[in-house]
Amino acid sequence: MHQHLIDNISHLIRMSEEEKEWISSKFIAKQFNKGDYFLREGQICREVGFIESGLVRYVITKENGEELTTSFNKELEYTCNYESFLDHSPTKASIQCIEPSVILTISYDDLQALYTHVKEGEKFGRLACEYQYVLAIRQLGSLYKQDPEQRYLQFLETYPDLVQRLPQYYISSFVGVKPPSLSRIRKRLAK
Amino acid sequence: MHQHLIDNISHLIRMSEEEKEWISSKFIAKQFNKGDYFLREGQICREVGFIESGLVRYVITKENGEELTTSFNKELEYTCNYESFLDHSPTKASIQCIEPSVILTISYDDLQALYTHVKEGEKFGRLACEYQYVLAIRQLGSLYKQDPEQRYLQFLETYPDLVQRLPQYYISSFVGVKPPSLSRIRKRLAK
DNA sequence: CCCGTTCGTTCACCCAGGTTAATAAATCAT
DNA sequence: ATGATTTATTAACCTGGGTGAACGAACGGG
Repeated sequence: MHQHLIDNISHLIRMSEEEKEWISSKFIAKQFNKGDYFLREGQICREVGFIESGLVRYVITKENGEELTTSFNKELEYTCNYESFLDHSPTKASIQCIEPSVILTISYDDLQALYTHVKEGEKFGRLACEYQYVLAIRQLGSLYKQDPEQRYLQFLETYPDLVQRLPQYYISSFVGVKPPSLSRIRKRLAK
Repeated sequence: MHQHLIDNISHLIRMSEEEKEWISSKFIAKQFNKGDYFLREGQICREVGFIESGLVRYVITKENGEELTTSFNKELEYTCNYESFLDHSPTKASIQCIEPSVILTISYDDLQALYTHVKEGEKFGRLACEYQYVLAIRQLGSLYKQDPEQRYLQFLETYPDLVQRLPQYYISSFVGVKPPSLSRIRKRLAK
């Protein structure tokens, strides 16, 4: 039984013991090394991952080949490219492990089965999605109304544990600037 | 019976005639003049709106009081501040009507009732949320990887009908620049 | 039809971040 | 440890958008 996963779902819905077993059986643990891809650009995202341990980044690539890191997911969070997962279109983003990670994965078909087979399955799907949606909206608001310095400060506040686990250039990308600029921001703040 | 609304929901789930009647009865039509607010910053968002006719903008305010328009919703689309709606926190955004609008509204409690009372209610909630989530992710990706000129071009492509219905300074805000800058972009593109 | 207001464009100047490249610091493997 | 590689900082120069203000065009109410 994937206890962390079941605990997580328990926060959203009630499940019988049988349902817990059933759900747990549909998730398969996969090991990833640092640098491995959970999902590669151009592939079709066919599974949702629950990160048992580790850390991943969400990567999009500009036409010039430059990679941008637009979000992070760590242990006890879900990771997926929903845009591709939902309509089976090729992803325009990759998901790469920044640390060795163990990710519990459930396939598209099994997740649909979960929605129907588990009594409150649909509700779980709705609540999980609502949560992801709110996170996306917050990030959007931040990009519109905060300047890079404010976003960097907020990053430090929101993800204090990630600062030590991430190279600076992933953070600068997330914040929306290039490494030299984040250096300048840090220098300004040092005073 | 709110036919446009029911048609819209029919694309997502199956409903009996009784369910259609029941759902329809929970939505109340409200009239708004141009400039009226569907939701004001600081209020708690207690309802989801389905825009029968009209056009609204989603507005966030910077500390200096400057208003930023970050998205639009038009007829046959939903509008809501989910961040506030879901946890009953005060909104950090407003929703303002740009045109005279008729918005069908359902209260938080009635929507929760819809989820349980209608057979595929939860599924409707999940699918509607998934759709909104994907839109938010796309906008995020656009902000990260496109420059203002590309975003403006994409706006023209994605919302050709809105160009005539919106003042330039809402578009410039959505694109992420100030009006003088959008003028420069338009001038560059004119060649 | 006219006047007042709002809206879009343009100009001049400024500045934060981009770019390129060099250097320094930290990390890693052997 | 030590040398190689990766990452972070710094410097000099460039550029596109911000700012404030002026002007002209479009719009709406009376």
